[in-house]
This record gives sequence, C-alpha cells and structure tokens, in this order.
Amino acid sequence: MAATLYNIYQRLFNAYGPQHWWPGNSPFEVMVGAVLTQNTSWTNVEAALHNIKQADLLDCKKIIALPQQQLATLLRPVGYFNIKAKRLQSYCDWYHQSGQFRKLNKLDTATLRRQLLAVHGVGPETADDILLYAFGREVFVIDAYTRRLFERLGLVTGTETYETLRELFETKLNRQQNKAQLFNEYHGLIVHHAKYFCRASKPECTSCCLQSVCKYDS
DNA sequence: ACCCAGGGTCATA
DNA sequence: TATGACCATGGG
Repeated sequence: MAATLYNIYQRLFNAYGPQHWWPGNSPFEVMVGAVLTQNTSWTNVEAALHNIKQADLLDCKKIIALPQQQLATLLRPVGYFNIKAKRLQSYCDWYHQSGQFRKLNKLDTATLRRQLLAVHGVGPETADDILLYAFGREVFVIDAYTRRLFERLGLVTGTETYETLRELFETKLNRQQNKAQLFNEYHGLIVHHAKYFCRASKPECTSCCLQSVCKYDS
C-alpha cells in the first residue's frame, strides 16, 4: 500500500529523532553554507566555514571587501572554489544592497524567492534552503537525496522538474500544522537517512525504517 | 582508480 | 526544453 508523505515523515522521525537543522548559528551563516554546499559534502563546507570564521570574515560587508582570490583560498576545501567565491560575493552584494535580514524578511515568500533566484549562483535548491532555514518560510526543499529516496519509494518517477516536486510535496503536506517546522525537520531527516541507509551505491538496502514501503522491500 | 557529495551556469540544438 | 561540459576538493 502507498504510504503518505506524512507517514514517511513519522517513520523517519521515530527512527532518528530531531535533526536540529540547519547547522549554523545565524541566518547569514546558513546563507553562506547554502551556497558553499552546492554539490559538495557538508564536512568540506565545515572546513571552509572554519576558515572564514577564523579570519573573522563571517560578515556580509567583509566578504564583499575581500579580494576574490583571497576568498577563493579560504573556500578551497569546498571545491569549485573560484566559482563559489564569485557566487558568494554576488550573494553578499545583493544581500547588502537589499538591506539584509531585517528588510528582506518583510517580503512575502514568493517575492523573496524571486529575488533570490535572480542572484547569480542561486538556483532553486539554494534559494529554498535559504527561505526555509534562514527565513523560516514554509518551503519544501528538493535535493538529490529527496529525489533518490522518493524514487526508490516509488512515489515519483525521477523526471519531474524541481518546481513540480516542490509543489507536490507542499500540496500533500498542506493540511499539517507548523509547516515550517515540519519541512525543516523532514528535509534534515531525508539527508540523515540518505547518509546512513539510502545511499547512492546501495539501492538494495532493505533494512531501514522504510523497508515495508520501499520498492526494494522483498 | 573509481564513485560520490545537502547544484548552478552556460553553450548548443 | 533538454541535454552536456564545466567547475574541483575530500572521503570511502
């Protein structure tokens, strides 16, 4: 039988507990991490964030003022460091010119999302990471883990566009309360589950909390 | 030596 | 719209 999205959430939460996402002590740190983690493991992002903090540069204006090559050196552990130095400065330019958190938080979610997507280097997932985890908006983040898990569960085909999936998840969870908190926890749980059970290299996994609803269950 | 990792942009057809 | 090339470090 087909499990509901909320039932899958409950299974994950019962198995793993609260994930306390996003790792980071401020909205701005969440934003920086969201850009740096593009196609990169979080442990590499932690190393780069450590470099930035140790240089006392976890600040929008300081990052703008830093020569791009010096920023790239700090970002070396995340890979794509030249591109990400440019993207991070583009983000900081926009963030500073837009009045930072206080002003941006007055915008409605659709408007804020449109502005985020207009920033060079910010695509749909990065924008939604920032909307959900920095601004606390009710947005369901779709990433490679989400696609892989729900494809294995047989609930999506894998060919859907980002927007199609996001709208699907948000619609199916529309009746739940505290959606921002639910989406926050759900995405963290999906990532945790992907890391320890639903790995790319182990599609045959049949011993997790979702085994009875997974198409690989035998 | 390979695959994978909390994507996005750009050129091409 | 839909592919493919490219970006680049670090762990398993």
